[in-house]
Amino acid sequence: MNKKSTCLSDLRERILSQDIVPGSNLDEVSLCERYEISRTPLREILHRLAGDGYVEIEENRGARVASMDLSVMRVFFQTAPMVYSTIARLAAEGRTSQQVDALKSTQVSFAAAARAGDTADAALLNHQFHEQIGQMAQNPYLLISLRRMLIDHTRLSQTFFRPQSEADSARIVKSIDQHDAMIAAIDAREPALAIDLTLQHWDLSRDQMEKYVRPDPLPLDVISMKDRRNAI
Amino acid sequence: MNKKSTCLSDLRERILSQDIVPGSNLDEVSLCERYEISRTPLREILHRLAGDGYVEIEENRGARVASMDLSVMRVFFQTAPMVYSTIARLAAEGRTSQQVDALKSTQVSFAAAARAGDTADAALLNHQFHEQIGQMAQNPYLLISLRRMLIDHTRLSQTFFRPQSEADSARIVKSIDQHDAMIAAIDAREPALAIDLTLQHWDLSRDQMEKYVRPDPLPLDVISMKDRRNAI
DNA sequence: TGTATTATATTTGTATACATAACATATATA
DNA sequence: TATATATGTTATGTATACAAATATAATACA
Repeated sequence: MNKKSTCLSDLRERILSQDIVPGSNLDEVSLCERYEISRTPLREILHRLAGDGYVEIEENRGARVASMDLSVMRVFFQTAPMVYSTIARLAAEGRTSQQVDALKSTQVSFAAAARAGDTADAALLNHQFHEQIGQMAQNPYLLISLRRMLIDHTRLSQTFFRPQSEADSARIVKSIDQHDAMIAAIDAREPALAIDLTLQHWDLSRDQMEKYVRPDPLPLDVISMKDRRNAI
Repeated sequence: MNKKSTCLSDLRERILSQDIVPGSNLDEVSLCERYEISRTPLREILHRLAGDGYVEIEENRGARVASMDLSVMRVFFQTAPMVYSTIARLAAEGRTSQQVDALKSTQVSFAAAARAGDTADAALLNHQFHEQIGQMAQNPYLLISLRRMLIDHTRLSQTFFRPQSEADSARIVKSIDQHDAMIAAIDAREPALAIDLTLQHWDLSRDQMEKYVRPDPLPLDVISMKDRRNAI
């Protein structure tokens, strides 16, 4: 029973952190051995993950980690502002004080992990932060949309919390500050402000993600090696 | 294999048509006997239905048909216009001609069923019509929202296609005509028009659903019977 | 060498027996 | 009589053996 829920949450985390790469095959028996459960409960877990959009199951072909093809990425960038801002608005309108407390608690952990450079933890806690705002919105129809978006968002933002430069570190600090501002807006029940801050937060995240999707081109002299046959 | 997919689609249809009432318990063994499959594949089906929002599974307590409590209904009426109109807009922008043909085909069947008074078929074909528009939108994030909404929408609109009066029949004819207009707008790639028609369609449907949720009050003289003790 | 076909291995799907947890009923005790 | 505990029943969860499908390897043939 406990091993089962461990398996479920561990697989989720490994997919979100790209520890298991999008599109990769999930072999039942090896997962069974790893998590020390039999195939029946494992298959149940895979189906639950499929229902949540983490994996895709094909008849007689097993489960694969949900892919992230370019056509879906386009839609992701198109849709996120609308879903995120609507959720933020509803969260500011409908949140309970208990939920605000829980969000603050998550934010403390997140800020610590982000500042400490604990990349995987930071990404996962950032995920949890936005999931909690989603729950505040009290809207099951939009919450599932948000959850699907967060799966891709967290996977895409893997590099975000792994600073490579001074500018990257500055972005992380800015991200933490934006979270604090969002908490304040939600706590104060100010929907318009919450929307505004959410869109700013999105802009920051989007710029970083676009860099991940479309990184700086390789130096030209390396590209010129394509003409040297023996290099292929 | 075939019995399994039959079980899946039949359960879906029975839930959508309220043949199985929201909140009712789904006993594994009796369903196994009914569909002539063993518990393992049946449990898999229940988990898939849970992932799609048709049923809710509780640890060690089995599966229940997704409930429709009043708090969620509020959110449903609040969210539907936004999701439906956004989907309509994207469908008008992104539809393929093949999809339009398929939609027209569904509409022919729907119109026939609705006019013939085949209540269950009409409701299910109406569901399929809107599902197909959802697929045209090419947006997986919003499509799952739409699907969740359609589950509740179809269940709530059960009475829509069972006309009780001349006015009800007129509404059904109007609904068929609105579908035709929506097809034309999507086919012509006119997003603004598609949104407008969708909102009109929603208004018609909403009025009918509100009647279902809040029916005409009982005659007052019957209510007065509460004072007659022997009647209780 | 390349393709088609068969044989084999691997993987997924299903049935069933057993384990465990929840629920109902009955009995004992205060 | 009410509460608590014990017992039996029912339902859900898990392991495993077997069946079916798919992928892989080997062979035959052009």
